Order: sequence, then C-alpha cells, then structure tokens
Amino acid sequence: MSSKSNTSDRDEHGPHAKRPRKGGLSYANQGLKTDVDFLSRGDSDRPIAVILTPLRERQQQILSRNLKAAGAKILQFDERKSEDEQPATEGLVVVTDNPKKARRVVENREETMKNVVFVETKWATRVLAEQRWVPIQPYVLEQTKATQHESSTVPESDEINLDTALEASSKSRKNADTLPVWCRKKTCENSDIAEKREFLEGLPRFLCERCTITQAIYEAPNNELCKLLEIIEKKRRLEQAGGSEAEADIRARAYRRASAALKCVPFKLQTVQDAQALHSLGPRVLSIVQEYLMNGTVREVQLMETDHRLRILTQFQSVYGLGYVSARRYYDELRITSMDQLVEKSSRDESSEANVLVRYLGYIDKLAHLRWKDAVAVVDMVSQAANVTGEDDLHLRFQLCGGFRRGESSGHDVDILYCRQEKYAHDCSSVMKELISRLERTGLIVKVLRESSDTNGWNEVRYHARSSRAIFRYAHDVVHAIAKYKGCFFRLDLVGVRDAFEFCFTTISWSGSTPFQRDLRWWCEKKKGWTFNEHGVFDRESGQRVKLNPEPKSEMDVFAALGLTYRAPFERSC
DNA sequence: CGGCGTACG
DNA sequence: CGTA
DNA sequence: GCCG
Repeated sequence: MSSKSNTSDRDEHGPHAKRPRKGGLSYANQGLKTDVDFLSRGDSDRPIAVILTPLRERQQQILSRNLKAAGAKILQFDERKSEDEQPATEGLVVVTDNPKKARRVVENREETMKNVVFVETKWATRVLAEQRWVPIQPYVLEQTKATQHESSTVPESDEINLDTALEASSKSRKNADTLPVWCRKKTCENSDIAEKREFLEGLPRFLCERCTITQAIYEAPNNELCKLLEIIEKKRRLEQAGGSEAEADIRARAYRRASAALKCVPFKLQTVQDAQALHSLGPRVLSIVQEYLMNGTVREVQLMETDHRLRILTQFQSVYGLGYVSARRYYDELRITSMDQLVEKSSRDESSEANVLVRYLGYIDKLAHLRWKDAVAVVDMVSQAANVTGEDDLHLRFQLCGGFRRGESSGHDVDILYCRQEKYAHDCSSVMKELISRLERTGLIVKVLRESSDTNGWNEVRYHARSSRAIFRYAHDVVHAIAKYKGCFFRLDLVGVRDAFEFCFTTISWSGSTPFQRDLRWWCEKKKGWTFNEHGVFDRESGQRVKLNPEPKSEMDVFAALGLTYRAPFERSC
C-alpha cells in the first residue's frame, strides 16, 4: 500500500527518527535543545500541537497534511473543543502570519494558554523542507509569559548550532532534505560562508533529487533573480541569435536550468562566488548574476520591456498555437506588428493554415488567470458531469494536475486527469467524447481547440530501432479546450488514462514542473538506462516495459521503485 | 566534443 | 511547428 | 549554455 511507503519515508527523516547519537543526544534533540522547554521533549511519542491560523485555505491544507505526516497533532482553529479531544501536549504552536488575530482565536482555549508560541509560517515550511522539527526560536512572533520564562532557562548555544549545521550539511551532500542551521539565521557571519559553499556544491545534480517548494507556500529568497533569468530564456528563443532553432532553444534552456537550480537555495545569494558553486551556472549566467547583484537590474531584461519587436513577439507567443517561429514570421515577414492586427487579419483570412489559432483568437482578450480555489471547483464540476445519475455513472476518478496541484496560487490553465475506477479498470474504451459533450452542455467547455481521443484502441509504438518487437499500449485521450467559469475564460486540459496501471505515471508527468520532468526523465536514462514517459518505464535497449516490483500504484510507489526520494507535488516547482 | 525529455496533433 |  |  502507498501509505506504508509513506510512513517509512517519513520515519526516515521524521522528528522521532533515531539518529546517530552525539554527546548522548539524538540529532533531533540537539535541534530542539535551543527551543522552549516543552518542545525539547519532542522525541517522546507525544506530538506537538499545531494550530494553523489565519492562513489561506490552500496553504493550510498543504501544511496541515504534511505536518500531520511528520507527527504533529493538528488542531483546527474553528474546531469546537470536544470532550474526547484532550490535549496530548503541554504546549501549543500556533502557525500564523497574523499573531493578533491568532491570539483572539486561541484565547478561547484557556487551558492551553500557559504554553503558547506564535510562529511565522516560514517555520512550518522549513519543517517540511528539512523533514524534521527545526528550532522555532528564529520564527517566534510572540509567546505567553510561562513559555518565555522557560525558554530563558535554556540559553541558546552556538556550539550546538554549529554541530547541527555540520551534520546537516554533510547529509545534504547526498540529498537535499536537510538544510544547515545557518539557513535560518538572519545575519550571516564569515564562518558560515564555507558552510554555505559546501551546501551549494553538495546539492544533487538532478532537479528530481532536490526539494524545490512552490513559491506560493514558501517564498524563495532568490525569486527575483530567477524571474530575470527566465525572461532571458524567453529572449534567447525569440532572438534565435546564431545557429539553428534547436541550438537557440538549448541555449535558452540553460537559463531555465540556472533559474531552477537557484530556486531551491534557501538563502539570498550575496556574491557571485556563491552562485558559482551551483550546478548549471556557468560564465554567461554568472555575468548576469553579477550584474544583478551590483545594480539590482539586468540590461538584457530591460530590453525585453522597451524593445517593440520583442514586446510584440512575446505577446504573439502567448497565443495558443503560435510559437516563436511563427511569431517571428508574422512580425518580420508579414509585417503584423500588433495584437489587434493579428486578430483582425486572422479572422479575415480564412485560408490561415493555423486553424487552432483562429478558434483561439476569439477568446484571447477574455482569457484570465484562475485562482487555486477556482481550479479545485472546476475539478468538482467535471467530476459531477461524469456522475449525473448520482450513482457514479461513468465510474471515473479525477485528479487535478499541473501547477495547481503543486499548490501554485494562480495559473492560466487547469489540467485534469481521469481514469476508470479499480472495479471497472478492465474496460479500456474511451469516454472522452461523452465527457466533452456533457461539459459542453453544462457550459464549462466553450470551445475544443484540439482533441485526440483515439477510438480504435491499440497504438503501436516502436520505442527503439534496435527493438524487433513493437510495444503496444493505449494512447491517452487528450483534449485541449477553452472553458468558462464564473464568467472567466481559461484553458482546460483533460487527459483520459485508459490503462489504470499507467495512471501514477501519467499523474507524475502532468504534475510538472517542466524542468522537474525533464530531469526526472534524464535521470532515468542516465542512472537506470530506462525511458520514463507518461505510460511507464521502458528499457532503453529492448524497448520493453520495465516490470517494477512491486507494481507501482501511486506516485510514491514510482519514486520508491526508481530509488528516488519521494517529492510531494509542492516540492517539484523548479 | 556529445548530450540535453518525451510524446502527441 | 505546435502543445503538454 | 553548461556539464561530464
């Protein structure tokens, strides 16, 4: 079962893990030593209680699910105290960004008020990033008198911190689950520089081996620089400076890799030397980093904002069905130099080779970004359309994927996967056409842009020229559409998985992020000699499907079978 | 100097 | 050449 | 553009 691998995975890094002893104290205990007293008993089987308030719904959901998995007891702030729920803890950690409001909420629980600490949300995200209880000291916003007094009896010791840091950073070389203590320090002493360097150099090479937490949950310190690098990525592709399209693309992608590498760095970069220690940052990117560190701006990026051609090309490229090659051709050869012109010419010109483009352009000015909450609501609507009788009529189960699954706060498209429920998994026929027509009737789907629901059944695929035998499998049903919800238009992707056992692979593939997927597939190729795709894992030589043992039923099973540390969706936002 | 994800319309 |  |  998936839950088994879940607990074993969590136990390994969890708060109560048996760590190598050092000075008679477990690692976990050392980390907690500097905390207020009740937390120092953290390695007993008594969980700490955490209240999350007031936080955004999505954030609360993700944090509570994962803190719970780490052994915390989660108390809902609106939850009326019931008799059977005696507090199993002596203290209370309140995770909040608004201590005043939180205080009012907590004041109703008078009996716990003796030991209450209010901490920043950042603490909770650190716990998730490091997979252990980190000291709460740097994150304390406010605490009650009783705990304040107790904490002063346990003075903070730098020695302990240093030990912890060394042990943590030596572990981080193998895998980036644990971050050194200095990540949490506000100021950075000289002695920390070497440790930082070591940490940066110790990060695993492949993005799928790292933990990169979604921006919406954890505000990465180098976010600004990452965004600039991604703008340059776009610029390189639009310019196609020297060489072929493919070469421009690969050079552009290097900037994306650099950005992705930066995203999991938990402290703000101070020097180019820090940056140099990272994978994927070579001379070209470093010169950009230097410019940014010195001026706070990058000239090339400003060009993207001021240059008319680049601005228009960027707009064109945002149109579905219009890539950078066509964008350039429209501007340079056909002299279409504004969005209005493009819309006008395309709607008049019936001979347009890009049929999709014409269909899409009618909605171009209406398309809006969706919030996370709305994306979840859309999944609900789709799922209801698949069950009109109230008795499960199409027997489907749905899974939100894409950026929203990773916890991103907004996005321009919603990706939804579905497949038949277990009992009906033997039936591999397509229900996509039925589903689409239902969604068109309810008014959710406004326009189908592209559809590939293959009703013939098997698709023959020859994975490798060397393979004499062809591989047979069902093609997925994929539909790209424009949908409408609450008066907003947005892109909706539906994916039907016909072979239920492929569902976990498809879920991984459609949950992104793009750089994460690339590195996952690259890693599989390099380390295992396997080709990873949304259907499963295949041997490079024979082309045959690799029989994993036991057969993966969930994403977690897949990571385990590959020998990778599990990354939750919100940890894949590179 | 070769490789960089993989599959689909 | 476009999409994910 | 960067890495092995």
